[in-house]
Amino acid sequence: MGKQMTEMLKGTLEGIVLALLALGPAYGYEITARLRDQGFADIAEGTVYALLVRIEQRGLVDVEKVPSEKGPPRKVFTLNPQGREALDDFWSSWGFLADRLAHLKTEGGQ
Amino acid sequence: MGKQMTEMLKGTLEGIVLALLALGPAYGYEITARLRDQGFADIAEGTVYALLVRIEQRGLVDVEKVPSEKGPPRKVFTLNPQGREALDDFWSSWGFLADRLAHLKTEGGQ
DNA sequence: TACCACTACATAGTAACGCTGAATACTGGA
DNA sequence: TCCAGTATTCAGCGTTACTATGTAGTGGTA
Repeated sequence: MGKQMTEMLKGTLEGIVLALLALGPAYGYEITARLRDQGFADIAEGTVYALLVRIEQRGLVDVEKVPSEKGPPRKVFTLNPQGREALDDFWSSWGFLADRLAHLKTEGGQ
Repeated sequence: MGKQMTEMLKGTLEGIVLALLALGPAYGYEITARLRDQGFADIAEGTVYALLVRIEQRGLVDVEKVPSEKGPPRKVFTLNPQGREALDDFWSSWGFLADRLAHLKTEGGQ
């Protein structure tokens, strides 16, 4: 992924993961896979795990350890009410930014 | 501005400034003022000047010192061809991200 | 047994960026 | 003389994503 996208993901990636979790509980490995499906091909696993640690520490998700048949136990993350609130805040900020940029794009020719 | 917006601006603010410069040459103080008009009320002046230094060092803008009647000389920045290319790249990355998020937003209920 | 692929999580160190807070410099008006 | 407005610069900080690596568990296969 380009350096540009790397910088643009800062702050946004957390919102993306929260949005994915809003669709249903998931564990880290699964989330990285879903991100790849979503087109974020080159997001490093380490990045996702670090992000999950952060949102867990901020109390945005509930965590449950679930045994797996295919490897080490999974840490399943579920968005809780606080997480939903954080997601709402994210969409609000994103909406503002997207709106401003849409303006700028038409205003500024191409 | 919230911490959330601060993080989200990373990488994006540069694109915003490039887009503003695409509308015509401008100097730092003027750009911060335009940003405020655009709704980015709390962007620190220091942030804008640091950003301008960066894009100058990367050769995205041409710089000219112009005397001012109201204070120290202005550094007027003009987007050059390389800058326009960077702006195109930005819009491309932004387009991808905005598209993905629009998907996620509808997909994910609210 | 030994090895490998896949699954699954974790972490230390680094780079980049925006913010805070302050300093500097020039003009004009109270 | 002091202050407000204009205009730029910089050191130090916190946050985030990336790189690179390590650790574990399971199943298949030679």
